[in-house]
Amino acid sequence: MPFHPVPRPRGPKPSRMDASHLLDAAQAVFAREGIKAASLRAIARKAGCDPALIYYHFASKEALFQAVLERRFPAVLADMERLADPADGRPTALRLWDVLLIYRRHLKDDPGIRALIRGEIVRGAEGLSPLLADQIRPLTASIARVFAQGIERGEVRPEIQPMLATFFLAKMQLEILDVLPTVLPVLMDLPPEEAVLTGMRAWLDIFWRGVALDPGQPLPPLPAPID
Amino acid sequence: MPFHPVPRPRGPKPSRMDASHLLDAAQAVFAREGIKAASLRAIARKAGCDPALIYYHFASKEALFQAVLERRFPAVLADMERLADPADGRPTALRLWDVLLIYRRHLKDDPGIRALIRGEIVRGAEGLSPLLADQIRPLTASIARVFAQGIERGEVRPEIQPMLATFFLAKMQLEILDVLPTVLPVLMDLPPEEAVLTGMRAWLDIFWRGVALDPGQPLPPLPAPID
DNA sequence: CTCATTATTCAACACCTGTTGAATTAGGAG
DNA sequence: CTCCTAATTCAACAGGTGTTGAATAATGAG
Repeated sequence: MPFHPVPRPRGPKPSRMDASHLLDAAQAVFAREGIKAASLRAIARKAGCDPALIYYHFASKEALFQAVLERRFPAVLADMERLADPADGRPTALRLWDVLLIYRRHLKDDPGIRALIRGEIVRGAEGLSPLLADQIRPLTASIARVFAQGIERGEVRPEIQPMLATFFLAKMQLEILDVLPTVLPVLMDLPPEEAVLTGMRAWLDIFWRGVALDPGQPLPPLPAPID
Repeated sequence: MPFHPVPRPRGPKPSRMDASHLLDAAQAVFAREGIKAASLRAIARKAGCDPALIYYHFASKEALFQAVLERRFPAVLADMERLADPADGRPTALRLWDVLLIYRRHLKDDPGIRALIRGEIVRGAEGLSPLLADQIRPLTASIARVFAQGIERGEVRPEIQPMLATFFLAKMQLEILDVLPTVLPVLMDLPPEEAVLTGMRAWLDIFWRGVALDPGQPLPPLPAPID
């Protein structure tokens, strides 16, 4: 005998399923599964609605994903552009530490977006590649400006290429956020919640020495994050 | 009217489809698509046989993938272990350059395996995680030994943690292989085939300074790859 | 020559995917 | 109270997925 699930009532619910609620669910599932593996049915289940409702608010799965991105990126970019202000007279090493902290603050709990920034963009997901590129470009440009200013101020080796240095600094931070919490506790015995910060300090210690004009100078004390 | 494709003859072919031929095809498709997106039908199409044949040689898609890995890893590991031989008296900077070259030689043309080593292991692909971990562990251990030997020889700062340094060095090399060929030609104008080597040199230049006991000393000349 | 084994294909299964059109209902406007 | 519109669900489509059991042909052994 066929199984007849009780039909849920149609029409608007008392608690509106507005777009932002769908975006929350979508973000969570995209984060856990990655863009391709995340299914609309899983997202709908998480949001507590029917898959078809997603098509009422968004044109397609891809549009939904773009909306998730567009909600997330501006905050990161704003922080990064504030940091790149040439009026910021702090030592370059401290400003680079801030770059790491900004990434941490915004991306710590969202592996989905990290995976995207990381490379899921390159292959697959062709359609939204340009959109994402447009969002990432000003972000990396800001960081590169910090390096350029560091060279002008005589703190960074002049032969350093700002764009390449940005690539190294930021890419590694993404890897630190992604991998160290699961790997570092195994390698050294360390509580997982300290792994990321330990890794970040070790990373900047090496990177700054590699990039600084006077590597003998010790790193200034790096403040802990305030969040 | 229904389309009747001409039935291919059954039974063994004159040119045997042995397991290694299937592995070649599988490797190519896994490389291009990633493990989840690669379909058995696509692999079969590439190999020029029916999907069902794969199940004659391998128990499942996952077993097929494991077989691809098992065929590939030993060569990388052998190279890396030879490099970590304590009898190797070359300067540590040169040996680290060799680490990058070994990765390049083996993984340059296989984004699939890179994605795996990189992180596809952590989430997803649960089943083969332990197997893969067993293959990766001795690999990173070898690199860590080079750092430890460098410390003993007074070339590397004693406060460097070999495991963390290994993580930084190797992870970044994977990113360089993955991303720079498409990104660097856009950022700086550079022929794509030079992107990887340019990135590798810039990376070791920064990394070695960050890790060396005497960072004033310039890098020894880094030989070009011989392949 | 005969026969068993091995390598291969076919056709189907059950399930999952993104997407759509029609049916329904709740809430607000008049 | 009535009607319209906005929000929601249902049922289905066409296509893709991993997998399997049976049918078939080539090969090699006796």
